Amino acid sequence: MSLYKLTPNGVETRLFDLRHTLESAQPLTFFSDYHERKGTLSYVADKRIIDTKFSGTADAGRFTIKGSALAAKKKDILHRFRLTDDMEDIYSRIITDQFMQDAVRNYRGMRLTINDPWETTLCYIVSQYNNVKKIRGTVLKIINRFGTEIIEGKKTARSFPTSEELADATERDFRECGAGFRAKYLKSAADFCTNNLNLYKLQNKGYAEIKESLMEIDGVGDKVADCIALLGYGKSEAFPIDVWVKRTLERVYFKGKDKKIKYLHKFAEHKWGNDMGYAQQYLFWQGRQMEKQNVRL
DNA sequence: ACCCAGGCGGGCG
DNA sequence: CGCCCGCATGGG
Repeated sequence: MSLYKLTPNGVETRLFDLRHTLESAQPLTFFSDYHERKGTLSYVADKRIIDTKFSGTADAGRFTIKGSALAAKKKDILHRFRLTDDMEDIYSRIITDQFMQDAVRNYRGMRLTINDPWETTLCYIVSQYNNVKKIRGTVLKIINRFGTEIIEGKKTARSFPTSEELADATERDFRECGAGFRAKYLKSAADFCTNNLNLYKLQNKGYAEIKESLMEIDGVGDKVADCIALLGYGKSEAFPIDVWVKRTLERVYFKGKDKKIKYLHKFAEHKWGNDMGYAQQYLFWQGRQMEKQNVRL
């Protein structure tokens, strides 16, 4: 069976769950127009509104797309939700134990997403020492203040402001959006990515080179660079370790003993190889949801 | 009230 | 190098 299928007005999917994918704290920004009940999702890509409805199951579903430029929109959906990935194949490699099996059972069809590199950079600078709800709020405020309005048919939306469009944004502006001490990083990142580092020229580079370039941005360290490599460039060999992933790894595999980030990186690389990015997403979400439900691991 | 959040840069030993 | 600290802010 094929991994996906293009139809005249949409895309048929296999092993894809839209809700888990959108809810699992990935960027973040097109949450604003997702209605789980109706299955509708609209988001902005390339200054166009992609207005869709998703129906069906995680095993066999379909996106139906409204409006014009269908070919480009289908292509965006395929890329953004990584529908060309062979999930059966990936699952066969990341289900290494009971915990991972449970994670995949609970969130079967959850995909990594690929987002605009600058958008991803900004989101994850905001993410440092922060929580998901507030990250989302801050990013949405930045979009509302600095994004350009887009109208397509009856729909209106705001595009994510480019680094150039943020040239006049001040540290104070970012603070007013709730960025706190990260405001100075956002200011300098917008400047740096406009004048010194073209994020879009990194798209065909390898993981190591991308990460090294990203870490030249003030406010982007090891973890944030991994997030951008994974969710902005689709580099599945990135393995961002945040507090949730660290805790979960330590509890599941090391009896709760404290381990260094570097050690955990090597552990993950050895265990999940080039699929470690996917393993990370399932670890992150399963660990976080279980802790929220107060389940002892 | 207190603690924590998809960490980072800087300073110190 | 590795370790430790402060950091804005809002929600539990």
